[in-house]
Amino acid sequence: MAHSVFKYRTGEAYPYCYKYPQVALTADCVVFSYDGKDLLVLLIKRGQEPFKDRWALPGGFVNPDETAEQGARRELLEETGLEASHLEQFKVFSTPDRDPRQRVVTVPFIALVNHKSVAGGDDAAEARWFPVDKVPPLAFDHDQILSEARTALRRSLYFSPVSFTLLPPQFTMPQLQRLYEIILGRKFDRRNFARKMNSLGVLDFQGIESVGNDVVERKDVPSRKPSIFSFNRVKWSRMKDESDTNFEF
Amino acid sequence: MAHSVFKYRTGEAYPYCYKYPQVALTADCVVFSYDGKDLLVLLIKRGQEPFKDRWALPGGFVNPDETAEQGARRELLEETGLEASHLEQFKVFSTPDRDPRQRVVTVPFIALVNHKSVAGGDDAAEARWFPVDKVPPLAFDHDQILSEARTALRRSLYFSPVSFTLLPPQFTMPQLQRLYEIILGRKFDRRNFARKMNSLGVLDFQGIESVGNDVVERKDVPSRKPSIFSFNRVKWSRMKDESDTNFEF
DNA sequence: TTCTAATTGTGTTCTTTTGACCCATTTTTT
DNA sequence: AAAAAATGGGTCAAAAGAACACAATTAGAA
Repeated sequence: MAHSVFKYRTGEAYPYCYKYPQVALTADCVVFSYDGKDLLVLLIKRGQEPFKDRWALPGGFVNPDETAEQGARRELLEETGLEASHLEQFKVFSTPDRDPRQRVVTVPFIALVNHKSVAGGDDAAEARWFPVDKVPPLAFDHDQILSEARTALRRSLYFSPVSFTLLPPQFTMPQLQRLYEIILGRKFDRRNFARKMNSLGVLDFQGIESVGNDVVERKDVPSRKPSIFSFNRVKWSRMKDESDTNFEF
Repeated sequence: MAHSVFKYRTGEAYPYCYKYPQVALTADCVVFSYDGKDLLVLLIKRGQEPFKDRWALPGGFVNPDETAEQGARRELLEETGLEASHLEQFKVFSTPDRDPRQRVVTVPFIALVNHKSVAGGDDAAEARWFPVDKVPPLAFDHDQILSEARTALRRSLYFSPVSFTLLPPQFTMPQLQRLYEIILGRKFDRRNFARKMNSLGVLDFQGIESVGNDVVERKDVPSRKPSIFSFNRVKWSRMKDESDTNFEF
């Protein structure tokens, strides 16, 4: 066993004593966003050992009076200043020696946020967005956590269009399609994709001129201007409810 | 805070001391089986306070050298003698005061087993199968855990026919259909269901006479004998793999 | 201005899947 | 032998999915 349990030790150094062996509980966030081109994940550079100077998922210890989700929200805010509009638990990582210092069980969350730049917060020296396919080797078992988060994100997208929480208020069909393709890892026919999305009834047509949209930016390419859409939250949440009651096989 | 943290206490009574507050980690099992008629869940009667004599999910503390999954397997075996052929984590329950004694974070697993009768194990006074729709009020937050387990089971069934692990080696189409209907909470047309199941290509026709099947038993009703099927594990696992790579939207 | 390349929007056709339903077959009871 | 209960096989139309053709718009080059 790599982690340390100190028996019969007391005083200021080890003040929390229990009858049975315990574990430390952390909450990590796999924060995704989308800049209209790449699916991005937020990483922070560790300032301390172990894994000093390695990139890692933002997160930290859960306080005694917090649920894991509350801890995840708090840590995310402290370390990056971000508030997640969608937070979803997907699995627990409990391999005994995943942290070399002591036994740490972590509850990772998928957090979806609208894209904006972030500065490092109090705890972290540096925070940066990475395209999900260009992520450097991470600290601890965070590579595996990220990998499983992507699978879980896929499954979520199957049941409800969580994709919208990754998009700005206004977006184009090609952008929406690229997002689906990145998350699901496959290509769709342009026309069939648009037809299906429109038939879902959650898109509102907004015209063809973007109005203060961070993502929709005309590149200097000669091509037709795309239509701008927004999504209808009312119909969207109705869809989410139905996906929990009307199951196929 | 309901749970107790004893500072600066030492000796035999509280020998596990840490620098930061910790939590106790348990693994619970939501064990499902199917008798050909009802979806069943395994419960044990608690022999100790709190919630003495109340029914609860089998489970217990995770040892320092175990992952949560290993702990779940061990506890299940100790308490009920069962070995799960399918074990799947779905969520963590970490509300600070969910256990009145101290902070306990639990990792519940969905366990699917072939149906057989169980006797109580070492720890538990009594173990019994309950139809999922006739479960009494449970100890702790186990009602909520069971409820979320059923939702997670639905979603699993969407991605791969986990249902087969609940069935005996040989089964009939009506039995399979009933199982789907119970898990998914909706009815299917008899003929359409059979057509789709056959088209999946994971069923092998075995004839119309059952051979040593616990589940297939002719009731005393006047009706045609149903066909017997088994499932093709090779094609089934291939399907599972595909469901992770070939996503729709 | 005109032409070209890039990209988006709309429509068509064919195939597959789904949903709803009829009727024949088998088996036990009367 | 007839009736009742449950299964099996099949049809038909509607919906959904896959593949593909072509017109429209825009920026830059000729």
